[in-house]
Amino acid sequence: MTTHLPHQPATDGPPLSRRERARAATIDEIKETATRLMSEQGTTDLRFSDIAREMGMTAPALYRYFADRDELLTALIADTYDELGAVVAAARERVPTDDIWGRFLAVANAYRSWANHDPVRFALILGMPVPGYAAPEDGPTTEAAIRAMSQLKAIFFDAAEQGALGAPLLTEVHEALRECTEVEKQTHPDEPDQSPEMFQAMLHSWASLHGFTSLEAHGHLGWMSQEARDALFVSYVRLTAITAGLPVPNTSR
Amino acid sequence: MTTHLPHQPATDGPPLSRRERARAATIDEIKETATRLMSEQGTTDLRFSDIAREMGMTAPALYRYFADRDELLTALIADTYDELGAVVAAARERVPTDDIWGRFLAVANAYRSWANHDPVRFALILGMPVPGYAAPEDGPTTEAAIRAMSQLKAIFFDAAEQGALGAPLLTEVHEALRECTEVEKQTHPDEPDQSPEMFQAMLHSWASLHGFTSLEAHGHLGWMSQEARDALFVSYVRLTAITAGLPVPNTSR
DNA sequence: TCATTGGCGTTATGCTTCGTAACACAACAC
DNA sequence: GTGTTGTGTTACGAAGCATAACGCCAATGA
Repeated sequence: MTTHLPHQPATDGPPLSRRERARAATIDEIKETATRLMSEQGTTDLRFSDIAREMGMTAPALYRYFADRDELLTALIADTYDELGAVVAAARERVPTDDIWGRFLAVANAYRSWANHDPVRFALILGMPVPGYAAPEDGPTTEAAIRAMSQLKAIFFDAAEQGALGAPLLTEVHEALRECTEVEKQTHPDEPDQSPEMFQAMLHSWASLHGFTSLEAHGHLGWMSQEARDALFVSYVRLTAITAGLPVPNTSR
Repeated sequence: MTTHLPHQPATDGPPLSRRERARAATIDEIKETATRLMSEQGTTDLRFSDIAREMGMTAPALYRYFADRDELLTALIADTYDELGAVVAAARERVPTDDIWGRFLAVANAYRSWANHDPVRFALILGMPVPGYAAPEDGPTTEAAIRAMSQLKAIFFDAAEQGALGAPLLTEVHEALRECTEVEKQTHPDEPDQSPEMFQAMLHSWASLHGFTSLEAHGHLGWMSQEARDALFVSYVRLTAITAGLPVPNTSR
């Protein structure tokens, strides 16, 4: 172990004893090692023995910290959602509030490049559940997913606040979608109201963005040149924004 | 074994001996069993022992037919691409040639429902490669993928032939994308020419369609009601078609 | 100071899988 | 009949998951 125990606990709450800090540090190290191995080996198929070996331990020791592989995966999935959310949020906040298109493009770029940089973890959270893994209902992963996706919502709220949100190119809004916004309003009473049109436009944006990103990250656009993919993505995001009613400048950035 | 050997070989070529027919039948049975197990168990993590047990054999016998797990997976992936392609093609051809929007919607619906019906196999071909699996370069899977995706191309050709293909909502086409169409022209000399605009619009459509489908099939839209998802999908496909320059009737179907 | 307790890590073990090797049997060729 | 090829079996070694049983160390209390 080259790292030291943290002198101050990172989170609030009751002060942690030395033992508890050591335990927390070990848990972090396990998760970091698992994440690194996953990215390096290009597979979500974690092996306890590999993690342990990498940490200079033996496999059974890990069971002191995670009951089984699923519990470790659940923790990793929640962390990964948080990381994606943080990366996207940072990209969004790096652009001035009044530059809606700039913020949308920044979020799109961040989503895309994060996925390309770490396709395995992208698949871990937004692809098919890992072989044999079943996510706990309403568990920490669900909450983390909601936090991450709210970054996209935030842009629409930004735009709406500034009156810059045009009508999306929708022909009609179905009753069932109106009901969804009602549910949203109840589960997130702190957020501003979202019109059904905006709700629909936001989901459209996410699905659209996710489609390109997912295909590219998993190598299904590998037959195109990098330049072609880049150009296609920018035009794709522009069209998505236009469709959603977000303000898009005429000149390409 | 309750099935009989096929009296006539399904494919053309030199007549097969009884032994060769038996071998082909066994290979088919292995692939069918593997596919079924994959769908039933909800995981791409195939076990030779399970397949063999299901077939009333022992695991080592399977190595007479497939060198290892990767070789079986490669075969399954190719077959799955073919099946998706066939399903989508059948849906497309069930709609009159002159009903471009109808054909587009049919293709979209077929893609979506196939993915929802068999999310594991959808992930197998269009999600992250299976843990530890590396697809052979330019192998049978690549060809099968191209065949499947050409169904979307066909709609644009249909529309172009009938002069029904409007200009997509593109602001500009990058040079790198023009080069892509040149490559396409050379690799598929039998197909009609495709303009860069059409090429870009087609990829846009695929990415868009894939995004919604992928999110839904992997359960990330599970918090919405079925009706809401259905309604969202239809409006989503409409917008995608409009964006791509395909003719869309005003009245919802 | 010293014994006790609880947490952490080890080795040992059982079960399952993959993939290979060695062997048995049936179909076919001559 | 005899040899060859194809196909299946059992036997085996290596590796992983997960549990059990045991040793070590630090924190605690008299």
